[in-house]
Amino acid sequence: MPKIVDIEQRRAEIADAAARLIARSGLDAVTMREVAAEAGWTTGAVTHYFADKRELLLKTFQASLAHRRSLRTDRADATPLEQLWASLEGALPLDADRRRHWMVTVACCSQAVADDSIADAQRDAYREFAGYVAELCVAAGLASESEAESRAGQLIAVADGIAIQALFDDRKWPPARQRRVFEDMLTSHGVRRPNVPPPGDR
Amino acid sequence: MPKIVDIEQRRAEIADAAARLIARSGLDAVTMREVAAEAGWTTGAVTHYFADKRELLLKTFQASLAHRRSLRTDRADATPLEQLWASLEGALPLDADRRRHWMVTVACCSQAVADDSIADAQRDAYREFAGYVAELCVAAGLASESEAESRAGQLIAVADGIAIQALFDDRKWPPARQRRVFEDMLTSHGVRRPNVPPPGDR
Amino acid sequence: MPKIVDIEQRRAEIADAAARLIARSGLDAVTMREVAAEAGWTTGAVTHYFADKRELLLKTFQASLAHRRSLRTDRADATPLEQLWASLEGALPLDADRRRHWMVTVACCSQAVADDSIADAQRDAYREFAGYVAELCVAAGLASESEAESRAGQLIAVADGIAIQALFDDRKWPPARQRRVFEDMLTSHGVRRPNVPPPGDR
Amino acid sequence: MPKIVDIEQRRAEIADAAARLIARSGLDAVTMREVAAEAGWTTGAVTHYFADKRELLLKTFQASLAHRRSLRTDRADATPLEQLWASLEGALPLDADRRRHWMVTVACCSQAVADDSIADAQRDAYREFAGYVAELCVAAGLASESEAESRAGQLIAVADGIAIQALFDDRKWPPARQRRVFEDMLTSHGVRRPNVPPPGDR
DNA sequence: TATGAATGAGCATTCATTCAT
DNA sequence: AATGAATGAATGCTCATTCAT
Repeated sequence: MPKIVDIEQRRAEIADAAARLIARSGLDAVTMREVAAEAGWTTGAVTHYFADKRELLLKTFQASLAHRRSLRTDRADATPLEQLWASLEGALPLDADRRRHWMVTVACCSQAVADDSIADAQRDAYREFAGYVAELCVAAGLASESEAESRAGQLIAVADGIAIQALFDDRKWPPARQRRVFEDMLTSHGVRRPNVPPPGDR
Repeated sequence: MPKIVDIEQRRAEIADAAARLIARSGLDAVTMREVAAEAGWTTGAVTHYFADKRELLLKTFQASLAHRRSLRTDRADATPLEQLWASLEGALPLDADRRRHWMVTVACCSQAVADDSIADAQRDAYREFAGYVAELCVAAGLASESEAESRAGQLIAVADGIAIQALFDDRKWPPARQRRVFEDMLTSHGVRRPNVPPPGDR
Repeated sequence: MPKIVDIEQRRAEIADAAARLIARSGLDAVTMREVAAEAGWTTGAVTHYFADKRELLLKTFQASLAHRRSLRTDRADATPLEQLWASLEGALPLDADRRRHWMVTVACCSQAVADDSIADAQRDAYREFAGYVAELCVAAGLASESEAESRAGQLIAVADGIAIQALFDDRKWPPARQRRVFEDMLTSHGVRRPNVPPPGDR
Repeated sequence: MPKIVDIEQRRAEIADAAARLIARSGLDAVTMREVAAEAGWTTGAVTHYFADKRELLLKTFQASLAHRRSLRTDRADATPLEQLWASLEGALPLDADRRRHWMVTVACCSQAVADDSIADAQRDAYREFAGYVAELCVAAGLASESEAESRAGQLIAVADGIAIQALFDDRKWPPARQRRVFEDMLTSHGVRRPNVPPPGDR
């Protein structure tokens, strides 16, 4: 009997190597050879787990989005306000890991125009996040059902707006400034910080 | 007498063709051949005006940034508040032209990690914009000198946050929603819409 | 007790799958993977029974030649003339099976230039057939010993010449026309059809 | 102004290199790199003149067929019988050139199953030849209009049948034997050799 | 100035082959 | 006996770049 391999885990390893490459050297540097080398395999192994580069890129993006989502799901025991705050603040590129996955998101945004499945993944992830934030807004008493979607759009805009600037100019936007501006803006929008420690910078 | 050619204008034409290509088909589709075809020239002509592809991409990005800046400088006779509002709202991807140049900005963001001159251009343009907004905040009486930079960061975050969401999911973010959310958020931040018509959608 | 496998039968099965593939999709389509899939095995099984692809191809060709030969050996009780006629007419691509093995023969002809063992198999099979036909010519009283080889070359040329045209343009050369032209030509060469039914089209 | 190149001639040169390669080393040896090396160019040059390998192969085959046809058209001043004899005898692999182009024909036959345009070219060339031979049969008084097609099929079968055996076993089928058997068979079919020298062996 | 022929490195991908299980 | 994971060389092809004209 042949060696049994956890295919999904192998795919995840390779996709993670691709994500590191995107963040470190840009989308152009993501060649099958480079991904293989980064993952510690040969090109043949990469093509063994992915039919083609397009599939690898899609998986890389999906895994990155899934990773960003997983950062919020582990706070299920918190209050709605705490979850809301943590989700939004956690969307900022506060550490190397978050920054890396923001880079993947942005790189794929410019790829989305040429690949419908990437565009779909991008849009679906955003809608899922918007729906999640909207629900929390209602649960936290910050918005009625009818206002929730609009409210979610605003709060996500705050996080994304800070994130984009931090990606463009990380010197001017260290984590501390990101957090301070985030808190100021949320306060302006009538959301007060709950009494829990912020997510660590890891 | 040799034919006189306006070198800078030729470069601008080619860079504009490249920008259209980025927005329409993604960064990968930007090959020298494709750019030449889009601009109505041959590859030889493109290499005649640009030493290499890197220089073409840099020029494309710089031209795109310059274009975005030019959208605000033609309102020199307006009040500071009017200029502020127009500059920020004008940063939204409200029409095809603005959307195209946002796509270039995002594409180059993911390229910046591999090319320092692009990273520099990106950062410089953002700092210039932030400084411009900060000045207007002071002139409009919205912030003291010391608060201005912080204030600018917040207002730009609003515009960029809306823009990013509109880029990810244009169906959910038609121009009307972008404007409405923009106005709501600026109001929350203590900035009231001046009595002038917004920039046209062109 | 280990499972007992008839190695030769397994090799024959795999070679037959390869022959089907050659006839259906061309020599290029014959990859180890495809052959394995066609035979209902995995690539590992194929390499288990054949040292390498070259050996597989050689076996495929040899099996195809052996199959063509077997079509004539089952008429040992017929008269020499009947055997002669049946052997030559049976060499025509009158049905799917014969057509398939003609395709293998032709494909291997173009491979023979790169592989001596295939060239040898090709030549040996032809010489064996020519010798067989020559013997029957003598036995049927159509030629003296000294004329036999020349006569065999002529009669085989008739069959092969029709076959080649039928392979190139099967629409214009349905089985009925092949048979009619074959009979006309053999008559011109002084060979009259024996009173037995021709081989079925299967 | 750039260097002006005769594109069709360049394509013909490259196709001829491919034909030599097919005849010398088989279809598998025909890689873009090998063709380029054989033609004295680089791979880039080959892809400059052919969109892809399929197009190169098709052109190679078409050029080979055109070459075989050109061998008969230069006898327009001969009698119909002379033309007929020369065309058929000229179809035999009597010299290196004819043998090479027979190899191309056979190689492409096995490729035809995977490529419709090659199958079409093959079939069209054969029908054209058959039509040409049929016309000459009528002109030479060897057949009535209604018998002509059938007669052409027979005479071509003679040539092709000898050719196939000569390709399979060139040792046993030197040019002299090919010619002798050809003449014997044509005589049996009621066609007598005209009083002209046969085509040279070149 | 502008062309497009030509280059050759680099890419994604295919594939025969090996081998631990 | 049979599997399928893994290899890495080779392939078709793309592309930025060079350069003679």
